[in-house]
Amino acid sequence: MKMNEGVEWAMHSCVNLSWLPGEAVTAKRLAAFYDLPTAYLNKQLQALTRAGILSSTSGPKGGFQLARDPRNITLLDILTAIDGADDAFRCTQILKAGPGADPKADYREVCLVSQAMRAAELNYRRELAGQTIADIVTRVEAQSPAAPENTRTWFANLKS
Amino acid sequence: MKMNEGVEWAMHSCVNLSWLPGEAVTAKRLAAFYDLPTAYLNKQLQALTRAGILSSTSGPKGGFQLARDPRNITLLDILTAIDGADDAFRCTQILKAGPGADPKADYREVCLVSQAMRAAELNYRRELAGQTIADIVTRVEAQSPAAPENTRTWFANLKS
DNA sequence: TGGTTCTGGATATTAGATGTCCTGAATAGC
DNA sequence: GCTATTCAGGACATCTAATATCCAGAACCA
Ligand code: SF4
Ligand code: SF4
Repeated sequence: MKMNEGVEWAMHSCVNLSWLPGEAVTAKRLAAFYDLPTAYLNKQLQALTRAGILSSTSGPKGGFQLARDPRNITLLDILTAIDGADDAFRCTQILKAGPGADPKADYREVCLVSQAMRAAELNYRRELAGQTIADIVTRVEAQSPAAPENTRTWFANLKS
Repeated sequence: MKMNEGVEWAMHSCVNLSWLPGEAVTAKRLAAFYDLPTAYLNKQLQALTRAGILSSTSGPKGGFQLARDPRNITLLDILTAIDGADDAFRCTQILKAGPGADPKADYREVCLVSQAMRAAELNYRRELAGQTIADIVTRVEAQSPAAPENTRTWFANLKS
């Protein structure tokens, strides 16, 4: 049960972008911040854009920025944009291969193992849906008040 | 974010074994029930055995059976036995590659993104820890009272 | 003793995650 | 218009982990 690494990159990139409002930041600069492979991070940023979390502009002076208020971007939004909406527990409906199976039944609904696992996972997603980028940012600033300014100057001083 | 398929096999096998108490069931028979690859299912059963969930006996008349009361086997027990105890969200501590990093800090504790993700996952595991095989069995029997007897006769009639 | 079954390591196969590259379209500045 | 920059996205290459098979050894029963 492993999650795409890009989820973590995406969350941190969103936090950083929240400290650079209205400014288009290129994928190269975002990647440089954590020393990530540019082209690959770019793919994750594209996914965030398709999901309406970021907005992008081409050309010189182009780049990515948050498409909406950080209070309106949940951790679940980012997770599903990068990692998809599929459940970790895959009900392969093996009961259909078993004896006494009813081919017409949807065992995802009927089977109680499936129900238990899906309920737990639904809860997990609900919890992530209750956490926004703004919440994270607020807590980061409470913990290290210099973080926003440090990030801004770091991006300002980055050349090339 | 995908979970090992064996988790599902293991859970269903435990349910079936709870209807065959005191009886050693071979991996081949358990696999036949859902038409699963015998050797591979056997590996999952071995893992359950190492985790103390099943007990195994070699030789003719050998096989697997539940090692303890189904009320004392949680879904989390099975998940960790098959899929390991690692979190889905892997904190690769990318902050260490970032500016202003403190190499001595454990960012899994400090970082608030990591905290949020791990808290949600902890909740997920706690929920699974609150569900036992006995709970599932009880609900299955309430839904289809014939299930235990059907399973028993199926295993009894299975030849080879 | 012989046949059955679990144990665990070695190995093969496949799918998916990770990473790179290249072409094309959009855009800003000249 | 021309050029340089950047995103968009498809095509690939690589690497890792899940899935699956096989076999030699140990345990066990009759
Ligand atoms: S979890 Fe339930 S529905 Fe899914 S395959 Fe297993 S028995 Fe069928
Ligand atoms: S989640 Fe937090 S601790 Fe983990 S790598 Fe990202 S910043 Fe570091």
